[in-house]
Amino acid sequence: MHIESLISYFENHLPLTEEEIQAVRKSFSARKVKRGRLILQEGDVCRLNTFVVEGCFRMYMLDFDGKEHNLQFAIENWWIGDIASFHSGEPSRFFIEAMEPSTVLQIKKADQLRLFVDYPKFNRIFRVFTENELVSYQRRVIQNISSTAEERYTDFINRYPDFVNRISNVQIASFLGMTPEYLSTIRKKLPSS
Amino acid sequence: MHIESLISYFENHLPLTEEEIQAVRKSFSARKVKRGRLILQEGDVCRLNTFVVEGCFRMYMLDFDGKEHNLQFAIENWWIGDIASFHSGEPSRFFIEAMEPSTVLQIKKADQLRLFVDYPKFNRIFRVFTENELVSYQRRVIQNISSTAEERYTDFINRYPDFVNRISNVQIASFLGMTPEYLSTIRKKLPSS
DNA sequence: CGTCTATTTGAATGTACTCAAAAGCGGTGG
DNA sequence: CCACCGCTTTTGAGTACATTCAAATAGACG
Repeated sequence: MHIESLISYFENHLPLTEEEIQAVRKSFSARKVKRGRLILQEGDVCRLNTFVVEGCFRMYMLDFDGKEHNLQFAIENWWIGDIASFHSGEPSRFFIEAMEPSTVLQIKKADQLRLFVDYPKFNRIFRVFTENELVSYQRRVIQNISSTAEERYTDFINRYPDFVNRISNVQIASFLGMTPEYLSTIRKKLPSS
Repeated sequence: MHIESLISYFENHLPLTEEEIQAVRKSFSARKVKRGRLILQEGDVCRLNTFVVEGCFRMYMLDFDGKEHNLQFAIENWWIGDIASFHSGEPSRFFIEAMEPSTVLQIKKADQLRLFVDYPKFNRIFRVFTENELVSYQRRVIQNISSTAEERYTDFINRYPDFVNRISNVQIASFLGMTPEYLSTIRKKLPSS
């Protein structure tokens, strides 16, 4: 079952008791998502925290000109969701779209809070996740303010080689904050074409 | 005493018991920092989490060309530290400098972990802090990939009006990922000069 | 008043974007 | 098997945004 991949994911961080495992089983529910479908839309409240069992997602926003900007990708064993909306209960500014046929496990805010209260270990596990995610956003800000488009792209393909063969260059360019046309000229220049 | 400002800061988020307040008193120590002094240097492990009671700090990194890039500012009631280094124990890539004569409260990693174990409430409080910080970095990434320099600056002065009169434009430009010269031309154009 | 630093100005340059069009690349159906 | 469709990637010319470097100006402080 899909839930097993989440349990082993948790146990890579901290071993769980049988009771905690049962609590995880009860708290998450599995769901399939077709390619192209949205699991979150701008204006909706993000009521679910999502763990990707299989497939690939992107979280993006629209700017005033209607252009999309990818804030995050998520593949197997990644979490995705609008944390701001999830915790505040306010409408999200983001869309989350499946870029491949996908399977996810989702938990409601109330169930996640219950998990934290009943089993403090999860409080700690999720705190560490959030810290790690924070660090990766910090690195991205640093990159954006200190690197050229070419440096950002070469760093991306080194850091996320798994993404490169699954995600179109249009989406990668949007993630890196450049136009697809310019990404194309960068790729032409690079040796490892 | 300075610790009172930290206690009331915590209590703005969640009320504390007398026991928890005592634990906070024992866990943090106060320290004055002169203007221009570093409380963290590249290569050192960040062993302390820092709460700013009074004053102003910046956290920055040096790039290959020796240029500084500000990742974060912190004034009264903000936290500052290199989370990656603090949790991993690996050397930091950052410098943290006092831009004003400052007073801080600092806690060692071991004491913070003890606080989390002994009083789970802090686990939750710090998880929420980290989530909020994550959200603000997300917003910054979105801005960097979708906005012009002018938009980033006008958003900055609206979002952080307190910073504008305390922090030089050189430092603000570095935070926003543009040159001070270009920031100057932006400022000239803007109405509210 | 002189010194030190921060800010502004301007010219030349470079990085990245826009827009339009062409080329490549599966997949589908005739 | 080929032709056509939709989509992604590439190419190119012109332009805009932002940087570099050098120098002038303005402010703060002793």
